[in-house]
Amino acid sequence: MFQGEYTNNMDEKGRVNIPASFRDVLQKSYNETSIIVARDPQNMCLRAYPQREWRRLLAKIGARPSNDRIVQAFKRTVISSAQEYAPDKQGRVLIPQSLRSYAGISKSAVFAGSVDTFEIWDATAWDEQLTASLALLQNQDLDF
Amino acid sequence: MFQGEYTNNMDEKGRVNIPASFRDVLQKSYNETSIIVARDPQNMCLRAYPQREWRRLLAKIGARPSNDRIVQAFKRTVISSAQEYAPDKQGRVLIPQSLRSYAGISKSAVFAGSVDTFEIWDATAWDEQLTASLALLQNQDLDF
DNA sequence: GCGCATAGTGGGTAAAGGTGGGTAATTGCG
DNA sequence: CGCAATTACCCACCTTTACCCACTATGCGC
Repeated sequence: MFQGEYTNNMDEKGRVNIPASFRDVLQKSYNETSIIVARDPQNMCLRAYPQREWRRLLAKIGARPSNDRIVQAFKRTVISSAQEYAPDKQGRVLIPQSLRSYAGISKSAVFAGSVDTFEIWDATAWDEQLTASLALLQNQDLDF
Repeated sequence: MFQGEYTNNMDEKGRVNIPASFRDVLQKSYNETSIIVARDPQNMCLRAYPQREWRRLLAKIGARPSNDRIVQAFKRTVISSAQEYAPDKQGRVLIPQSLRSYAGISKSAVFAGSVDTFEIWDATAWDEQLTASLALLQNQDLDF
């Protein structure tokens, strides 16, 4: 499973290195090499899926009535942006301009494991959302 | 079980020695050698879990609705930061920069046993929270 | 008090992970 | 159909991490 947090730099060509440990998980747990990258509709970040997980998501969508407004919106934002990327020999992928600007990634990118997918954030956006999340949890009664 | 308080120094490479007694507990009570280290969302410290305890935590999270805001925040802060570390031959682990800065650990680190997990604090932060905790207990009616 | 065992610290070296950049192939557009 | 811009692929470098060895400090038993 994808876990841990890594920071890698995007170069001038728009390439970023996928953390080696994530590539390992992809290889060993899924026996795949390429990933599907799409917008995350609820956060200003991108989400990367192994093919198997992506298919599971598609199946879930497919099970819903296709005239549902939420489903339509989801298709428009997420499905439309999704694309498969194969890392190059150095383990990097080229993130297209549209996705880059959606997530606001300029240079420093954070990869955050999220069990069966992982998120890609701009470093400063990540920090902000991290402090926000921490503040939310601060006064909570967590029983776990 | 993990108990007691130990202070060890982090070297320039970011490595700290896990107290031998904690490694013993890990070995004898859990039959494991590596630990999962993650942020503690409610304190400015890190928390180390034996795999078994970590799995228990994941199961608890998994049992909750995944669209719950608290659960999401928890995943972001804790799960994303979690990583497994195997101590080297000397019993040390390398704490990554992001976790180090979260806990504010510069040099001196305090390891505090907490039954089935243990906490890792910056020494001065530990002192502060210790006095705060003592002050809190001062006027309480403790029946234990 | 001395010596041994164990815990903790410092540092060198080889491998792996990550970064920068050049050139060939491809795409898209006039 | 040709040119410019983008993308794919490859090579080489640098930084970080993993692994190993040796040393120091501390505590315990004799």
